[in-house]
Amino acid sequence: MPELPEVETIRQGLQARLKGQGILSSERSSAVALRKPSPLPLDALTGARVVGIRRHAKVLFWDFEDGRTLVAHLGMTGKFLFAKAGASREPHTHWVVGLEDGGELHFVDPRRFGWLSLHAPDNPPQDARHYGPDALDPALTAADFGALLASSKAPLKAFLLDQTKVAGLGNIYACEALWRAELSPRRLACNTPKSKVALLLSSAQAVLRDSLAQGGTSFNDYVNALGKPGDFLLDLAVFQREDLPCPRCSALVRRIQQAGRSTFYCGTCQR
DNA sequence: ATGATCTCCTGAGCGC
DNA sequence: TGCGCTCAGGAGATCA
Repeated sequence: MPELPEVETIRQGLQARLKGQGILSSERSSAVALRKPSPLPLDALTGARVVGIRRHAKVLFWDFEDGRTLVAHLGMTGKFLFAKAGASREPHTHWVVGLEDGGELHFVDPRRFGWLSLHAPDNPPQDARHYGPDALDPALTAADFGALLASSKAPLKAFLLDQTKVAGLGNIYACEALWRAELSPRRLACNTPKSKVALLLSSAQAVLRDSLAQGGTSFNDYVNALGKPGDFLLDLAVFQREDLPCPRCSALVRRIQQAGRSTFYCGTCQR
């Protein structure tokens, strides 16, 4: 389940090998549809050259020399894998790119929650326009964050997951950020104590940075572009730790459902 | 307009 | 061993 740190780790891996590189072939290698249709067919990337790869929240933007942009969202189970030319393809491989350096890049996504959409220069992607500021954007101030909190009646957990408010947090990091800030996931965003606003923002950013420094959280399907899992899992305080002791107060971690998602928190020290 | 719920999809994990 | 059931969740669509 790639979230911001995983996607940034993947971006770095892609950027290191793809920047400036030409695409010799581009083949949509499965007939099944992804989450969203692409305005331009991916096959049209043959002959294109990568200028660089940007990230906003969990979305990757590949910029090409000719002004086109490829938007890539990994959804739940999407991954990019470098392979040798002609290498066997994993099941659910949807896109195969032949690279100038002789290798291949495969996009694999079993659950197909991800998408790839290629945009012409005069039809730039809209996908990130409704996203809020990236959670790690240095321009995002505690004052901005406080204003967003004040304007929402959603529970804090739902608020943090809402990409239109602040973008980049998923279920794992929302739970962990609330634990670090000692705030209950059930508290309404607009009822966040003023004294906690800056703490919640810095907690969210800290948990993302800590994870990023370790190459992302390793769960189920996540591997970086080299096929290597991250190792943040051991540092999680509450996520998927139901009935285990809270690292801070030793009360047992609870699990509840919010908006159809599991929330893990300590009912004793998160208020 | 806002928040809550439903939906898509496959594989892992579980109980019998 | 193997079948069938439940669950996981990002985010767009839909509902209240």
